[in-house]
Amino acid sequence: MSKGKEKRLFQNFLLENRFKRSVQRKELLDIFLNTNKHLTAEELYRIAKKKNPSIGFATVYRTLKLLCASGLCRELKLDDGITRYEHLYGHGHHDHLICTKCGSFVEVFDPEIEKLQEKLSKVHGFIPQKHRMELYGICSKCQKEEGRR
Amino acid sequence: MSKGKEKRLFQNFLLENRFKRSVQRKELLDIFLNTNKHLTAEELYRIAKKKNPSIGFATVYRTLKLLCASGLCRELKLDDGITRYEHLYGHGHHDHLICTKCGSFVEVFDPEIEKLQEKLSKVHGFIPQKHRMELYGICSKCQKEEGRR
DNA sequence: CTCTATGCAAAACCTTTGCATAGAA
DNA sequence: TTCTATGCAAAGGTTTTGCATAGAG
Repeated sequence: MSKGKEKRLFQNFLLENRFKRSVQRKELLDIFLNTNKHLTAEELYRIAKKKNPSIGFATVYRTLKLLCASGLCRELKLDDGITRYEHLYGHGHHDHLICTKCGSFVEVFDPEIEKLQEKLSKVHGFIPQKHRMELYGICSKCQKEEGRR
Repeated sequence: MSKGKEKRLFQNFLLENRFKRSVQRKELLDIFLNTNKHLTAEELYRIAKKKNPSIGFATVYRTLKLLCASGLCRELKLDDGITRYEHLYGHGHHDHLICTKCGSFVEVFDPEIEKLQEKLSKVHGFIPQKHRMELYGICSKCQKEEGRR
């Protein structure tokens, strides 16, 4: 559990914006903080439903928006078209390495690439704001399983 | 016009796969080849509708799938969730620089970044397959307009 | 009390599919 | 003739919205 800082951050976010606390928001935050970093809305909904069968899909989406607004969470849209929500707080910017076999994620960061990305933007006259980079490949676990067949 | 090579490629693709030619496919291919490189399905539909008001959305989507299968076209899913279709034939791999004000695209390619991306994958035990990189920023045109206000 | 949050169902999107008919080979 | 392609409408999948009611402050 723990995750005290994140919980406090969300509390403050709610207070500062005249939002109210609720059981659902608390439960969803707990699940979000204690689950893998790349949940879909549907996964979050299913987990929440086990604890609290009356929860609605709309609440999940609305709460995810709040989590993003508070800075705890970021939307991640991958090529499969399904939106995932990843932890943001305490993480710096990072990119993703994604296994095309098993779907596992690795967060990566390469300062050299970052520098070159910025340079590339400027060369084309852009003021860089943000970027996304996803590297797709086969992870070592899946490579071994491949070999076994 | 011209674009003879692309048209022939698509012809051959249809023949080789026992698909048939049709007026709609011809019209859609023409529009696709002669329009900006990052059409949405809706944009293509609207343009096609002007020439041929009876055309259906389903035909547009089905034809776009064929264009992708033939190698002329690639699906591009950006953060806004709308799928765009870009020209692929005769282009090598490239990434995108996207203006967050006006939405304009620039295609970019940086061999140094490519090399580092490959290295980064391998360091994490991945066999690299493909990647996507989008750099978001403000293009020079929008910077000037910003200044004018 | 007042105003926000919730759950439900309906709507909004974008994309795909089923089906009868038109059209290519 | 035999298949495939088309257009329409309906259905899918994901996310958002309207509304009456429940609940927080």
